[in-house]
Amino acid sequence: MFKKVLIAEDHESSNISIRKALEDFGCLNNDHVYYCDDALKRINHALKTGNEYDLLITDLSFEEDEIPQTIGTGTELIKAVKELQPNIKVLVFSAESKGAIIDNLFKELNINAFVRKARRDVTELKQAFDAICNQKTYLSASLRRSIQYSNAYEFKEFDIILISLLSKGVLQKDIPTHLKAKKIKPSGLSSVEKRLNYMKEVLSFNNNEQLIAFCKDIGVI
Amino acid sequence: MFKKVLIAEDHESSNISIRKALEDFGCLNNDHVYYCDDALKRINHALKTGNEYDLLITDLSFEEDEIPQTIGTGTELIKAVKELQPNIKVLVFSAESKGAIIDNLFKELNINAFVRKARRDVTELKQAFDAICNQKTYLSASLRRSIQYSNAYEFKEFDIILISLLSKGVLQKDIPTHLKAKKIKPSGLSSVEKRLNYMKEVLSFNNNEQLIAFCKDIGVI
DNA sequence: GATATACTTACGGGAATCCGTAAAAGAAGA
DNA sequence: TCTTCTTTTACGGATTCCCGTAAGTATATC
Repeated sequence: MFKKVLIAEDHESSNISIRKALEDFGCLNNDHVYYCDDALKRINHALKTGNEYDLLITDLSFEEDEIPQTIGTGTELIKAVKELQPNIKVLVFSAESKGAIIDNLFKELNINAFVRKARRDVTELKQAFDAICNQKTYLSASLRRSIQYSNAYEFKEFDIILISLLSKGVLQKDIPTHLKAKKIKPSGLSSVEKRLNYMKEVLSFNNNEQLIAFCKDIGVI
Repeated sequence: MFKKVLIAEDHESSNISIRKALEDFGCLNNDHVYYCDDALKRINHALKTGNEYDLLITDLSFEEDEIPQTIGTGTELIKAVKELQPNIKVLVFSAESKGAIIDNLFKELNINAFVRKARRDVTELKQAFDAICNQKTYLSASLRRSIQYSNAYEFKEFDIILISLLSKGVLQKDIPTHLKAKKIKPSGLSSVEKRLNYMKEVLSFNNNEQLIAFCKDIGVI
């Protein structure tokens, strides 16, 4: 069982349901905040006073309002929290469904569970609590299949740079200039062309527009 | 006060929070369903047995799963319900934030309240209950101002057809063929070019890739 | 029927992209 | 150091796209 849990979730309705799920699970010692900055403060304070949290439940997207925040997203929050307290368990509760993004959370940030806001989300939350208690990871049922399959092609860092530049309105012929400015290794126009053509060939796409649409769909940009 | 309320919301977490908000407001006589079809059945049955609902709370988007549904969206549900029981009050609880869509709900479907799933959504739900009880309409605070402004450019049906074709990999020069096949009115290549250029000019974009990325972001494709 | 207006299509020159080939530059191993 | 192999860059022709102009078509008004 968890000794102490912190909930970071801006939507009042989700926040309430998470608390209720925790209480149903038998965990009554939980705090909740509506802003990332507050979450980090709590984590920090708890560490200093010697009664740290052992689980952080957080959303990914937090809406901006009149109160300016240093940390604006769940991803940033997790990074900051893990620097303070590397051993903390993390459960992400979000409406995100793009495989690439969720995959990255497990691989890069070592989160312990991802529950998607969806039909049976509260049931899944409790299953995730259980998994974490048993030192296992948890991923929403609806996402388990589609997590690998979307990776028909693994986008390298260079690929994503090219695609991002295009989607920001940089013309293909101007990409070498941008690459040189950022000292990125292959910067010739031919390399750019070759790489874009290679991606389209592997994915059997016909034009750049289709490539951009695909990358937006799976969340790599 | 409401005599009887029906909640149609597929997300378990939101469903729970709505129920809790209703109970906090003092309304204990409420039913909840997770599918539109079930909602319509309940409305129908209640009418026949003479103890009809006086408020329907519904989401807009319902996720498909293994159980096939006749009614798939909140908008369709509201239409169907109003045909059975025109006097029923309707509160829409959704993450939707596009002014055009919400505006349409009030104008075309005569809904009584729209609460956006956001930071203070439960508080707003209670304010909306209060407004409806007093025969008033309610709209989330964050949406009251920005109801028009989000439309930097209103995409017409033709625009979306063009963008969709491109994002599916159809080359620009081949678009006229597709348009003629579907008997879409302006089908000349020049018209296609002109329209794409117009969109890019209005949005001050440099290339098609940027346009595709934008449309993916705001959800028109 | 003539005219005006708006919209659609056709055409052509120039720019950008596509695509193959070849030269140049690095990297690795003997 | 030289050779071999890989990667990057340079170049050029074909294709596609961009963009302005002109011609065609439809509708409405008088």
